[in-house]
Amino acid sequence: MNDILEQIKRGCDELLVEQELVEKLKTSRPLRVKAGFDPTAPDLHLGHTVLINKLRQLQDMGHHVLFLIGDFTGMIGDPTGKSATRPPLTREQVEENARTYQEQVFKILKPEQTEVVFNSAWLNALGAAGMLRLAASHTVARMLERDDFGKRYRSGQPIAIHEFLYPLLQGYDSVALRADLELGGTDQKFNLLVGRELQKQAGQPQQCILTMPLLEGLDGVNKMSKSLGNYVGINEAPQEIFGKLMSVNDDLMWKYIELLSFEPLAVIRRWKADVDNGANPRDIKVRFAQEIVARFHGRQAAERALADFEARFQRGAIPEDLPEVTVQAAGETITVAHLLRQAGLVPSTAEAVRMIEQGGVRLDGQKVSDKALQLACGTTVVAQVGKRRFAKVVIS
RNA sequence: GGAGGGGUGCCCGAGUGGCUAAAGGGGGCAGACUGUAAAUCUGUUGGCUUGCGCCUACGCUGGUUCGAAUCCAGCCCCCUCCA
Repeated sequence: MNDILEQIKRGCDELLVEQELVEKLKTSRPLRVKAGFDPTAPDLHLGHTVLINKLRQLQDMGHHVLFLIGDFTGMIGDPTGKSATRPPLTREQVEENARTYQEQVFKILKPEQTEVVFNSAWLNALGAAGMLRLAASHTVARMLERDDFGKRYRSGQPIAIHEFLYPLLQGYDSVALRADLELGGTDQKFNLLVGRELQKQAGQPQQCILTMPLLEGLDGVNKMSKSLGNYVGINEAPQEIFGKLMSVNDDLMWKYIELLSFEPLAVIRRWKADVDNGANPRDIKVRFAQEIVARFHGRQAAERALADFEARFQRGAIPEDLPEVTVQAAGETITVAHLLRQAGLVPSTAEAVRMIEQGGVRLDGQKVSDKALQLACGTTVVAQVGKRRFAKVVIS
């Protein structure tokens, strides 16, 4: 039992209430493990996988995962104070998103032990009267205990009434599902606790709560999120994943390893000791980046990503499989700036000109310093902007 | 319902008639240095044309003016206090 508990707790931030979970585990029936996901961004990244890996681990212990897609709560959007209320998605969009979710999430979870559920199923049925009952279950003072509500209130930021409903609805999901255990990021703690509270009021056994640390994004500051662009998507190309992980700084690297690697803790400790004794952290990073690439794309892809990386950045070679694009010249020739623009390597010609002025543009490996340079129709060049943007461009 | 404060570029924030495509900071991007690290330094950061040129932009809509982010009117939104 202790061993199982230790495994469950590995990497987690907090387990509430430990003793209750032990009791549940003792019954040796499969536990109903709930985890909720937003319906909007079905582009899973490594940040999501921290939680999903934990779900998988629980499946390996025989438990049942309730993969909840918050199609109803998505109309509110978890109140972060940043995002405005989201427009409701159509039934088709929700289903499409759900499909995309499953495609990705079943790279990690076992389908036969996963039940995908939508909270609109019971929240639509709740009705206005049910909503009122829910709203009556908590006080404003209690809501303001939630960190971001409290902060916003104190600093004079707007809070709309319906945002208060979000935690209540999420909590009610736990009642509807009779969840034994709910997983979430540390930022979800308040919402998860509301679930416990509502289950108690409904006369149900209360769910336990397991919070996982939030994975920081590549910037090392904010949590990993698609909208901030600081993420590593699990569907990205092997070279992209590899490259992004290699660009992570040394401090952040250890956090990534702790939260994402499946290596035994003893191995990770040894790596740290090696670095303390003068080993190059880069080499650890390579191993880690390969582990992650291999997880989603296989061992071979990981080998190729490394080879590609070394060729490209240590020897300055141009990558093998360039995207090929065709651009249309207005006359006999086309300027470099327009070429880059049309090839999609820069968002505007003004940006292209800037890149040229700053020495960030190469054609066939040669740095371009003349922004008026013209290229003739019928030729093909390998264009490069910065270190990472390449394309093989055909001028017609 | 009353009184007061506010809405500026990706974010924060200065600017109260022309010198403002809009200070400063953050973030982003590019270059140097490296381990594609980090830190640091330099440059850059609306678009179109890229020589000067034009267009769009300071909540929205009108107005005053040779000229408005800046003044006026109406509207919308947010915050604080009172009720």
